[in-house]
Amino acid sequence: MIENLVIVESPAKAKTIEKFLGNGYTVKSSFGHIRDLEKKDLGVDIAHHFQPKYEISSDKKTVVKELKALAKEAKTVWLASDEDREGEAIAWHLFEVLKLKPENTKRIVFHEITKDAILHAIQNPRNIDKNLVDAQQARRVLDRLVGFEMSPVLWKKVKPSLSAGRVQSVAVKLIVEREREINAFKEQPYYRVTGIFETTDKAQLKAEVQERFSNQETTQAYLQACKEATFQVGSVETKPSIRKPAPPFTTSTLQQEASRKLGFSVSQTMSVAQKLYEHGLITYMRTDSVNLSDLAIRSAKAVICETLGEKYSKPRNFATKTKGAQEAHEAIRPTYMNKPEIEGDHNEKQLYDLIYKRTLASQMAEAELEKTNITIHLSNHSIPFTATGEVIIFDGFLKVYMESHDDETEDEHNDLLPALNKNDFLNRIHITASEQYTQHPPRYTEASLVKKMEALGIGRPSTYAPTITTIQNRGYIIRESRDGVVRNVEQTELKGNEIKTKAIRKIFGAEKKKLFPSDMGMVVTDFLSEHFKNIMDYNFTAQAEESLDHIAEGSVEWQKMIGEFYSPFHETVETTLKNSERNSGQRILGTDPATGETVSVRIGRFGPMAQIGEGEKVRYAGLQKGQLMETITLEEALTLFKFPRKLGQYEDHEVAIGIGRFGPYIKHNNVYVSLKKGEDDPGTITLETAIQRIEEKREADRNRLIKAFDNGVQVLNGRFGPYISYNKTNYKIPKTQKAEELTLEKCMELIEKEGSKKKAGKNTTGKKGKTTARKSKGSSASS
DNA sequence: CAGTGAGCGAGCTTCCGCTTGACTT
Repeated sequence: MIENLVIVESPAKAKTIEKFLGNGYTVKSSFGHIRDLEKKDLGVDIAHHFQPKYEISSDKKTVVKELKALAKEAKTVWLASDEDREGEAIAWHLFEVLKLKPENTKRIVFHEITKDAILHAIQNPRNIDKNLVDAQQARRVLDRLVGFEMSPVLWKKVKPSLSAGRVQSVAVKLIVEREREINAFKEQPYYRVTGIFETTDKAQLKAEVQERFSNQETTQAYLQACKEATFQVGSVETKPSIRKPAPPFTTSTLQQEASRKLGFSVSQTMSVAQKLYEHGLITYMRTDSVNLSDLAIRSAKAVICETLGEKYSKPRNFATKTKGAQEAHEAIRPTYMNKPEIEGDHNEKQLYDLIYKRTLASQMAEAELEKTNITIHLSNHSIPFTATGEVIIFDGFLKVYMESHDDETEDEHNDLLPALNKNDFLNRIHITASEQYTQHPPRYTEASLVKKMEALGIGRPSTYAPTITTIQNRGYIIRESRDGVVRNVEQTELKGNEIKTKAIRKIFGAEKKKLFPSDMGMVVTDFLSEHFKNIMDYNFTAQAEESLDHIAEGSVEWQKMIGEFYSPFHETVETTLKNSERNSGQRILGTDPATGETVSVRIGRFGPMAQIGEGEKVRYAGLQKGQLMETITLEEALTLFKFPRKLGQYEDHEVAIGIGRFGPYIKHNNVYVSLKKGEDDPGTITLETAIQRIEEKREADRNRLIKAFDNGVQVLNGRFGPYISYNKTNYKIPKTQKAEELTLEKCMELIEKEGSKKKAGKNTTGKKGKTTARKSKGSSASS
């Protein structure tokens, strides 16, 4: 017989709470939702007031069975799921599925996992809020209707297996629209002038001309003026300012900072944070709240006062500004503020350090700064130089943490300026004018996309990372790094009495791990935007949230809200199916000068391709990586048909240049050699260079072999270090083992060990293996 | 790793949010 059964959502939480409550309380977890709409079919009975058809989720069957048994013998069941829409629904589903009785069921909530908070909750139970549950049901049914009616339209009109939904389709749209802004952007050259000056006391300072010169002539004229001019300090302005610490982390801000400071992907951040949470080191990592418990604030204060001194302490709590935040949890913070360091792997330590410092800093005093602005006038020209300096009077929170920003440019101000007075004379050391280009809006990173989604109220802390993974797996967007192009830019320098101009090589447009739309992403976005205007509207979710609030307040019935949405929506689905054309994103580029036939691009069965002519003598060529149907030119498309390009003979075999799925390559005697990125152009490469590449590859292959044994076992040097190759399968070598010292016996032993591991993995994969295979097939076909 | 792009038309695909594991490299 159990006295009390408490059910929470997370098992880690269950463990902690059990400790707080002690004897008489059994604490279990439901592992999130236990029930959902039917997996197959629509799962909504539209004809009968949108009655949802629920079923126990397949992975929750055992949990439900266990909870049922425990609930049966418990005197009181406490439903302690989170205090938000989803949590309330979880409580209700538990109530229904476990067949609980109202007289011995109590609903409790707490926002923080502290002993006080939990005891307080136990003393203040309430009933399940059915209105809030209905708001969740409406949310769930809305998403199912949108997703399961819109996706099949894509299957018929664009390509099978595609997906569309309230959240993912808008996330893709953000990336598509940004790409178009970038394509439409016309970069402008301009000239930036900087100078180094010296005071009479030989102290140096750096200054810059605020005004941007638009052409070379005015820039040169300015430098000429500088050559003749005397320089004098015009004004010295000193202003005190303060800087405030950022609030403690939410899921979104943690993902952003971990991306900028540690280079983590959003899903990597979440899995590392999950580990920290499971080890009891941090509070819950899926939260939209910046709130800290009183306990946390008190212990942060104690740590700050003790280690840094009282003047560094400034306890405060932050208010959430995020639209639609539900604040069921605390902000993400260390469980124990007196634990600045932890045990764990490198990533765990790094992420913990970030969370620790951010939390501590949020409870610290503002930094006090003194900003100085100085203008330096020319005796013969009206445009001055300016120098800015920043001096930290009191470092405050900056002692432990500095927030980073997306648009960080190298701030060229000096930390400290030499002491200067109005009318002081300065000597110029040298002045430089360098050619720059205005920059297009930045492409999204995973983290900056999350930031944007949060601002629009689209998606939730638990779905940011999975959504970004989904739209990549579907082939709508791709995350990659791209090399920039090298360009010559002018740099003019005035030193002594000489003005010299030289060209310097600079890289433009390099992108690191940015999100790019695919052709499929663009075609699907255009199709959906044309036919489902309101769902693709950035305000759709915000408006839906408003209606959900009305349901939660009890002023609107949930079926009424869904009904009002569904009838026009379903109508659109029907008419789109009936009237709209199949959409392959076809675009006519022009005519082939050689044959006079039409050149076009479209999405084919295996992804984007170019086509010349029609009917019987039609020719096809796949687009290259990085090329988009929307921006490819006629010339670029035509060069795709020049391959394979035969260059001549080498060692009695033909040398040919081809373009494959992985870019341009040289084919020689059935051996494939990649061209050198950035150096070789497949259209112009000569036989001579091609032979050189073939020889380089042979040399590299020779260096690859560390050891070979008679039975075919090879020890090779690969991208990730040495490994064993045997029967076309690769095997890992433990880090402690030196590759050169491997014997055949040792190799066979490793093959045996690794091999059994691989097999075991395959056997247990079962159903999941199938899903992954399907996914990867889908994404490779469109890339 | 280095191709492919037609048509027959079975059977399948798909949403968002709550939770972990168990998977692979």
